Amino acid sequence: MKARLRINEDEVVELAEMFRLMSDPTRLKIIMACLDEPASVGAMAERLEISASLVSHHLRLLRAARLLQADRRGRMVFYVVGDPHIRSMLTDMADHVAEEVEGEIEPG
Amino acid sequence: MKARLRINEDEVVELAEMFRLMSDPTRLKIIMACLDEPASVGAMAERLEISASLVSHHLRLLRAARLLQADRRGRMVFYVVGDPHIRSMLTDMADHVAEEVEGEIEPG
DNA sequence: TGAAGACATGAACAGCTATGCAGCTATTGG
DNA sequence: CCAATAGCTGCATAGCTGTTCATGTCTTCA
Repeated sequence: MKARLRINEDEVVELAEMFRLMSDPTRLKIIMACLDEPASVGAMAERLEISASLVSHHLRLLRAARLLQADRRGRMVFYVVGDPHIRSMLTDMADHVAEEVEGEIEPG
Repeated sequence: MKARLRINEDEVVELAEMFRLMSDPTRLKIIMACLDEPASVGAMAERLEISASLVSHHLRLLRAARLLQADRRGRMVFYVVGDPHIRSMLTDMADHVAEEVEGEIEPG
């Protein structure tokens, strides 16, 4: 099967919107932090070294787009990537970018 | 092996930049038009009903990021998605968005 | 050579967006 | 009730970006 990748206008816009949410480094870091296991707002803020306010601002968008799912536990709210498809795509792309270096390998 | 999807700062930025290029509907349409087979600038402009100038502007970014490869034939220039990984990812995501309609979740 | 076709590019502009600051709500525990 | 903790949100703003218009470059053909 070859060319069944024709998608209509609305679908392109929807897909673009998805990519847009992943197109900001800060936001992408937040998403990646919720890949493996749920992460709280405070934990992300601390780990990424940004304000909790900024994390919340981004989470608002990600929540609205159903890209992350919120789960309140006590006074903390945990976020996780809900869609398995998105999750595997991100894992895949992360690997892709990590392997793509091919020439400059930095120790770390 | 489980959580090896830790990618560093630079890689996140690079990945975000990739997504950024796919985050504009017009630009995404251009990319999708180059998925199966090379497409000329004029052909894309006509098919997408936008000016050739605008197509060129977008192609400039996509070319610079090595997301599309240019191939001049006569006075026409054909563009195609070079990276197989990106191509399959896009095909996959397009399918995902197209199928997503049937299984919609309702916020409870 | 000159003209026309196919792209590329530079400048300018309107609209968008990521971020910081301040104040807000919600939950837990006295 | 009050205080503390964790997170959310409105507003302002500096910086970015997609688009148009005009012009420039490269290629083919007469």
